[in-house]
Amino acid sequence: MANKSLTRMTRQRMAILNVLRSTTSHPTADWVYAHVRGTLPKISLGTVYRNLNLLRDAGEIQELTYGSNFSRFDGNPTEHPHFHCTSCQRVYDLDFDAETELAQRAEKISGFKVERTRLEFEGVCADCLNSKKRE
Amino acid sequence: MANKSLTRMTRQRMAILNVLRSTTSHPTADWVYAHVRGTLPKISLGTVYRNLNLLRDAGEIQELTYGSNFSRFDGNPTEHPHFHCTSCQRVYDLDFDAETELAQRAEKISGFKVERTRLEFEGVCADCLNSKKRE
DNA sequence: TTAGATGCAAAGGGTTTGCAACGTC
DNA sequence: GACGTTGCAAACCCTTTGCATCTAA
Repeated sequence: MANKSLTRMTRQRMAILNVLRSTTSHPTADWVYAHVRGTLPKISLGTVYRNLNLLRDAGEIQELTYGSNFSRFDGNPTEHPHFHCTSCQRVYDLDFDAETELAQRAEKISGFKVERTRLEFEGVCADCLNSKKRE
Repeated sequence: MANKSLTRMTRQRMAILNVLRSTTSHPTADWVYAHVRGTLPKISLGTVYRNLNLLRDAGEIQELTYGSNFSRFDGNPTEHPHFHCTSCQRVYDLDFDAETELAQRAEKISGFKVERTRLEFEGVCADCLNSKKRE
């Protein structure tokens, strides 16, 4: 899981990790910033962002985005799984239906009302797998 | 699926929809803008954004983002489903494991290498369901 | 000692919005 | 004719980055 290792453990990094470990609220960077300032009033937003990215790269935390912070659009409005290639950045449609069953399972477990199910895969597509072989 | 209806069908809206319907590349707003300019050179980026949002709200297309265009972070780096409440915006962890099986299924179908699986639900959480009842 | 981290502030980049003119129904 | 839509440009807002200073190992 850990892809890159963190060489130094600074007070700032520790504080950010502590804040994240002590909540299940899936906070934004700004929320983390606000809360870390409780113990480190002089920390900067830039430091928060840098550490969030480093911690994510190290596999210590996960970032909830769809690959990037900008949108992609799909002309097909029906639910279907997507595959996002981390090498060429293409997004593929996958042709299998799991959403209905997953939604039912989620509703049963949580008691919530599911209105939309999203299944996304990340990895390397066939094209990129092949070009890596040739290298 | 269609929540809001589109009252007027302008040339711009039609062109944007055509571009989206004629590709499976899951383009960005900017890509759509560039391609629509082939037929409507004077269209503005603002119009593209406005129409993408309207078409999404009408259920004609879907937007691939994680609810918003900014990140949320999870102190738990292991794969697990999330539930995003569209009413209170909270993000919940869901406690069931489907990712491993789904990843295998996706690999079998696509021939791609899956490195990460993401399962996200959108809907209304128990708290919000209850407060709606009381209204 | 020194490579990596921080604070600060400015820059970046995708997205939204105010407004007057325009076009669809 | 009325009201939604467009073009344009400025504003927004989250995130990144340059630089001098500091600090963990």
